[in-house]
Amino acid sequence: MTSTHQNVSAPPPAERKAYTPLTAAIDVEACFSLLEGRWKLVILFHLFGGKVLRFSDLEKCITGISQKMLAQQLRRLEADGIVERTVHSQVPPRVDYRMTPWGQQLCPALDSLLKWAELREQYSIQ
Amino acid sequence: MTSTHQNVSAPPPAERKAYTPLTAAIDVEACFSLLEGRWKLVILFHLFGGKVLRFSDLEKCITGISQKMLAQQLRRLEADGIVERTVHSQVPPRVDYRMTPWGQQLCPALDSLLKWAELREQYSIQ
DNA sequence: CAGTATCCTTAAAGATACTG
DNA sequence: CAGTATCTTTAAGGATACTG
Repeated sequence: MTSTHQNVSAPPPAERKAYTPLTAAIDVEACFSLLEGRWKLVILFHLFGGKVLRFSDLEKCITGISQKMLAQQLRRLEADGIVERTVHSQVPPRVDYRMTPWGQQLCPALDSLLKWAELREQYSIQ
Repeated sequence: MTSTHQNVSAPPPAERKAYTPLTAAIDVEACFSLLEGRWKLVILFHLFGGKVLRFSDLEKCITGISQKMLAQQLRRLEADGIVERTVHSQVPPRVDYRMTPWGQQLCPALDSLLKWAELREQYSIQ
């Protein structure tokens, strides 16, 4: 045991990348472009927490989405490593979707955006 | 003093809003729409940390931006309460921009997105 | 200096129909 | 069930010129 009170198996030094205004903006924009499709966020919030849903489940719980858009957004989320797609070879076909481990980590990041939005009221009390 | 070990001047209970997948998605999308203009993020990252810049300063430090786009994005950021605009009545005109207190709070939220992006490598080591 | 005003281009999304 | 394929609409952004 070390002499500190810290967790013995503390994570590595957590060296952060260095950013300029430009590179920070570029990297945040990259995140946005991963997430900003018309239906991506609803899809993600339905999958957060380890949920596994079929194409038809998503179709049912997201009102207003078309098959074209659902498929398109899922393809992009999959290509970007945020969502995982599993095809079960059977008839009729069964395909389901879940978050990747990295995708799941999005949750706290989006939550801090929500916290920021909630903060607005406190600053707008005139 | 209370019988707990908590900080005496602890912040209010911090009751969080309750979200469904749909409302969470809507609220995050609202954040995105505040931030997703073509040049907004570069502008913000140049203003973070209390910096105060003139229109022409921003024009100089953001390569490629046109006056039209700079003015447009600034107008929206101002209308959304993220940036503050001050007009000094003098000739030639002098206008400067800074973050609002609420806008400044964006910094940690965007930082957690950057952290998420940095995480990607750790998960993609195959 | 700090902007507007116009015109043009182009991607994203919607509607709809079809299929292994 | 789980998708594609087409066609059309629309809004964001770029280029360029002008102004109090």
